[in-house]
Formats: sequence, structure tokens, C-alpha cells
Amino acid sequence: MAGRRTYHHGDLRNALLDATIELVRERGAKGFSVSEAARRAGVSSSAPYRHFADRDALLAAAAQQAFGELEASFAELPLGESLAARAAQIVVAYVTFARTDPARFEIMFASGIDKSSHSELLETTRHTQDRLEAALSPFIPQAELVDRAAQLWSIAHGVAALAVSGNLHHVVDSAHVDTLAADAARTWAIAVGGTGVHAPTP
Amino acid sequence: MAGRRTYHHGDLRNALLDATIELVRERGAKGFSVSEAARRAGVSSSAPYRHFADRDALLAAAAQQAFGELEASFAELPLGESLAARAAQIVVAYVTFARTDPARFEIMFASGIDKSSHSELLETTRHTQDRLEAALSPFIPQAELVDRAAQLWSIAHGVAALAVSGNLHHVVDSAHVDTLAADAARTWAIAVGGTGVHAPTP
DNA sequence: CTCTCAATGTGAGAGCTTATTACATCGGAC
DNA sequence: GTCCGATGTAATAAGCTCTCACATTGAGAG
Repeated sequence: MAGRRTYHHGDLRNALLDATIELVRERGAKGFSVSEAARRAGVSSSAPYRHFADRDALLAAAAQQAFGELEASFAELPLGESLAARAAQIVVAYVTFARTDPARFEIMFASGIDKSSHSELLETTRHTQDRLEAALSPFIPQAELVDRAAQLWSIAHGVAALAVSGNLHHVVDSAHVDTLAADAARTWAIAVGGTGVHAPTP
Repeated sequence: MAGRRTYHHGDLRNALLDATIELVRERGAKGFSVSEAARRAGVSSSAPYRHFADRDALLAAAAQQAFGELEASFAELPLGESLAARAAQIVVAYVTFARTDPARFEIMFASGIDKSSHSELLETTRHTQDRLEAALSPFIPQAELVDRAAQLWSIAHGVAALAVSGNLHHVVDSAHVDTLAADAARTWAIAVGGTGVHAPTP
């Protein structure tokens, strides 16, 4: 793979994306460099610029891939029957995603890329948000839905970001993080949804 | 200030900290460079290394300053009489802090510095967390306190981080962000605290 | 089957950055 | 007044981003 024989790589774009995640895993987003990614893909340091406009574009593409994986993990959820159950599932899935491979999470949210200048990435996050709203919609009045979804996302994101960055110092093991996150979601859901199931929505 | 006459600057450390925040404000944490900070302080590019071990140390010092400012803004809160009131106040203060000057927030959480290798910074965040716990302690049983404080911090951090990074696309004005944040905090507090004032803890 | 061209990769290099090192300057302790 | 430690400078190595002219090749037109 590294020592190719042909002049053309064949799948450089994907090789670079793989190298990017691997590098962020090893050295953090800050330690990532286009040169090193090229080196690992076995091409010259200028080759990547045939596939990505600049360093940020490469990171943005990797971020987009990661968003896809997050959404995939949402798709596998059994989808509980009450708001509290769903909220807890979603938040735990989000936190698990972040903690299982912090590098992906770092690329998505802490690599310093300006989302507003990468429209396709903006589109992807918006899509993920739509999914979240869809999962909550049976339990929440239409008028509140968008804001409520944003709140739940905030809870998930807050726990994930603080846990990954090591700010929840008292939380030692991953089970504790999950418990904390699930409990926060359930607590929130109880007050939102009253009995847990919203009045039959049209 | 920039064009100094003396060989020695006199207050280079602080000048560099100021330049750092200013630079992050203008170009983001990624656009910050030690060279440019030195240039703005009117010294050579190697002078900063007399005051900070490396680029990260300078960012970490700026982050610590920002944590101090956050704590100061907490100190000014009137401290409501119910859990819901306090929770909402704290969360709104946190979100306001982040949105008023996103550069500070970016330095604190998204500049890529490894907190575990800057112990004094770790200490500072721990202290901020202690303050939060103290504010909630009258309303929450001792056994739950640490986790509950972490949850509230997560809510605040989640809203702030998502809002600052432009991920809450439907939230247009700052008033809406405040409302969303305050409502999330109150919702959470209602389920946590029952009537609002915790029963005398056993 | 050959020719050609657009896509893809290379090498060299400009201009930036971080960080180090030997040297210069200065203010305050003595 | 002298000296020394703290602070600033110049020069420089090494690495990074990104560009440009040039090399190579696969795939379609004829």
C-alpha cells in the first residue's frame, strides 16, 4: 500500500482521508500536517493538493465522513418508546461515539475549520440535526420541536466535549460518563415530556 | 506602546497575552502565531520564549486568564433563590460569556492545548467547577452534587459550544440563544429539584 | 490500434512558522 | 560603582503550506 509501483496512486483521496484520521488519532488535530499525510500515503507533499484545495478542505472532508459515521450509529438505535428512553439512547450514543474515537470528534468540532466556508459540511450537520428532530417528533409538539432537539443535542455535546477534553475530572470510567449522560437526558426529558409520552400528535 | 524606546519592554508578558487574545479574535486560534504576537508587541520573534516555554504555553496562559474572567462573571450573579433560577442564571452567564467574546471561549476549549500537560490550567478549571458546585449545593443532596454540577456544566457548555461554532443554525439572534439555554437549564432543574427547593437533606 | 488530452503525481522553491543558540543590553542588589 | 541575572536580538535550522512548471498515464476519439 505504502510502496506503490505505479505512477498514479489509484485511490489517493481515500488514502489521504485515512491518513488524516490516523494522524489526528496519534497527534491531535494540531499535530496533523498535509505533508505527513502525503508521506504516509506514499506520495509527494504536493500531490494532496490535486484532491483538496488546502489543509482545511482535507480536514473538512474527514469531518464530513465522521458525521456520516455518527449518523450511521444513530440509525442503529432501537428507538425507545418514551421520550426519556429515546433521549437517553441518543445522548449515550453521541457520547459513546465521541469517546470511542476522540479523533473523529476532534476533527468534527475542534479542528478549527470554519464550517461556514465549507457548505457541504454545513449541509451534513444540518442533516444530522434533522434526524435528531425526527426521532423526537412523536413526543414533542411541533412548535417546540426544533428548540427541544437543540437542547438535547446541547446536552449530548456538552457531556461529550467536556469528557473528551478531560474536564470532567471526577468521572473516572466510561460507565460513569454514560450514566451521567443518560441521567442528564432522562432528567431533561421528564420535565419536557411530563408523563413520558406526549399527547397523540397529528 | 508598540514603538518603545527602551531595550527592555517592561511588560512583555502581558503585552503578549493581550496580543494573543486580539489575534485569536481576528484570525481564530489556528491563525494565531507567536511571531505575529511578538511583532505586535514590538519585539523580536524570539523574545516571547523568554516568558513562555512554547506556543502552547502562551495559549494556555491566555486560557487561564479567560477562565479567571469567566469565574469573575459568575461572582457577579445575584444567585437566585431556587435551583431553577440559579441554574438558568449560571447557564445564561456561561453562554453570554462565550458569545460576547468567542475568542476567549475558543482559547479555553478549542485551541488544541493539552490541559493535562498544563497543570495550573487544570487547577483553574477545577476551581471553576468547585464554584459551580457551591452555587448548587443548597438545593442538591451531597451525594449527587458533583454529578449534578457536571450535568449543568454540560448543558451550558453544549449550548455555548454549538452556538459559537455556528451549529445551531436556526437560532438567529442572541436573545434566542439565551432563551434556549435558560429553558434547558430550567427544564433540567425542575426534574432534579422537584419543587425548586430541595427537601432538607438527610 | 493509435493518438491525444485531461487527470494525476513530481520536484523545486517562496514564504511562512516554531524553536534554539550565542551574543547584547540593562536595572537593581550589593 | 560593579556585576550579574533577567530580558531582548540576530542568525539559523527544520518543518509546514501552497504554487508552478513539468512528467506520466489511462481512457476515449478517431
